[in-house]
Amino acid sequence: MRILLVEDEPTLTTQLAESLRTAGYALDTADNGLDAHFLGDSEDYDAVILDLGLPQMDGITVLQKWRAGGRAMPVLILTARGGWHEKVAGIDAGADDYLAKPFHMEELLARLRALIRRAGGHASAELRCGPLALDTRHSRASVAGLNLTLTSHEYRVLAYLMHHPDEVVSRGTLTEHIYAQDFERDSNTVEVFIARLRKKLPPGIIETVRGLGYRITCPN
Amino acid sequence: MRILLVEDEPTLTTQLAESLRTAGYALDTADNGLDAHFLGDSEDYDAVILDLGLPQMDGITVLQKWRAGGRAMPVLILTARGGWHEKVAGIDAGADDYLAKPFHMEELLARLRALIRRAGGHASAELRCGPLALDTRHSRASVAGLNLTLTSHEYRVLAYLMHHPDEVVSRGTLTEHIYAQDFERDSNTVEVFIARLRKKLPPGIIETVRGLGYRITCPN
DNA sequence: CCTGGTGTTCAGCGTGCGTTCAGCTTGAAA
DNA sequence: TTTCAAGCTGAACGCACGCTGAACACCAGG
Repeated sequence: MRILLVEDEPTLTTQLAESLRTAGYALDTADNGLDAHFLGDSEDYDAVILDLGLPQMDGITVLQKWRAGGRAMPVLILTARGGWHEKVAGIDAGADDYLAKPFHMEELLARLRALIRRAGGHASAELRCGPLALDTRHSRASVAGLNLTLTSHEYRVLAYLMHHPDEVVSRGTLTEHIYAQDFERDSNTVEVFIARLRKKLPPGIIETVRGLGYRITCPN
Repeated sequence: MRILLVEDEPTLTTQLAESLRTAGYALDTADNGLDAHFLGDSEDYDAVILDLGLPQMDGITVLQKWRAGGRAMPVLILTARGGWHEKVAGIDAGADDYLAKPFHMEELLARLRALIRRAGGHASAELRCGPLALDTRHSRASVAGLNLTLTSHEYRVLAYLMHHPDEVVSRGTLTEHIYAQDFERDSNTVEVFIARLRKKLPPGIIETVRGLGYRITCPN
């Protein structure tokens, strides 16, 4: 899952970035409104964390521009404590959730997970696909109840696929959502992860659609 | 489905071409107004993507000439952002849809699908024909609810037939719409695809009209 | 310093898919 | 019925795509 963090205060940014990266997200950052607007408009994020007080362009404005341009990714707004009108403005501008500063990292992570889940139309924190289950809360996958031991990137690939069931996901899309901005092409790492995943999963769960990508199909 | 892309900016052209081809379209390209006019006038496209700022002949003019000559294929115009008068001019000239640059590939693909669908008089993204259903969004076919596994070209043949139900489609027309410009005659590939499709479909869906071509008949 | 675990690269292999072809079947016309 | 053209289909082939085992690089912890 790839996330954009928009925050201008450096110390908070580094803290958040640290936590988000160790939580397994591919993270891009922006510290001003213009960069934020550009990134959110041109890249494909699974969620955005947006502070409101930004140099060069206000957070609300950035969000409005995204929405006006048809960008629909979930956006979580960071507001000052008791910033009552900010919340209202944020909701009007198309925010999906907000969190008052200061906050606990745990809560931010939980809300993020929920946002990403709901964006895919999933209600529960646990995604299922036949015998395969994905516990997004603890970043664990299990087959028929028993836990798998996946490496960080194996989990990311599987998670993205399970968030988009019955959908062909191209290798390009996968790399985009697994790595941050500086991802490289001309590499078959995704194929390797798929191969390693297939060894740990029941056969036939991840199917290859030749020339297009991979698909996980759920018998629901 | 065969598409004509008219765009003079090389980098954008290659990007678009790449995406359109992997999306399964047979693609021809033109980078100036004259070629565009000639191709659109002499070949049979299921849709055209038309940029307006072109060398040698303006996009609007090209479109007007096509329409004046009775060509009715759906045309999607690419306009500059906020090009308000361009939109109006485009509509007057007979455009079916327009998209402001910069745009997201996903949106272009969605609009294209919609155009092709509507050109055949179909309202929904899912075409049905008895027990047979075609999900144009995910490029998938199913019989009585369960998915078929079709190869890329098998799907293209079936898709074209289902977009033209109760209509006899000649082998020539099929090859034209399945392959790009450089298609070859003296080949029975279409027959082979038809044969392979018939093995995967309920019997009797694709009927042969001797000397003319194939027809898919729907009990609607 | 070493060691175990993870991500990346690469080369060789297997195979799916498009194409071709040859032989067979079907249908129409005389 | 015979004859011929049109269409069907099983088999084979070659290429390119994807798979995979193994080596290498990198980092963290001991």
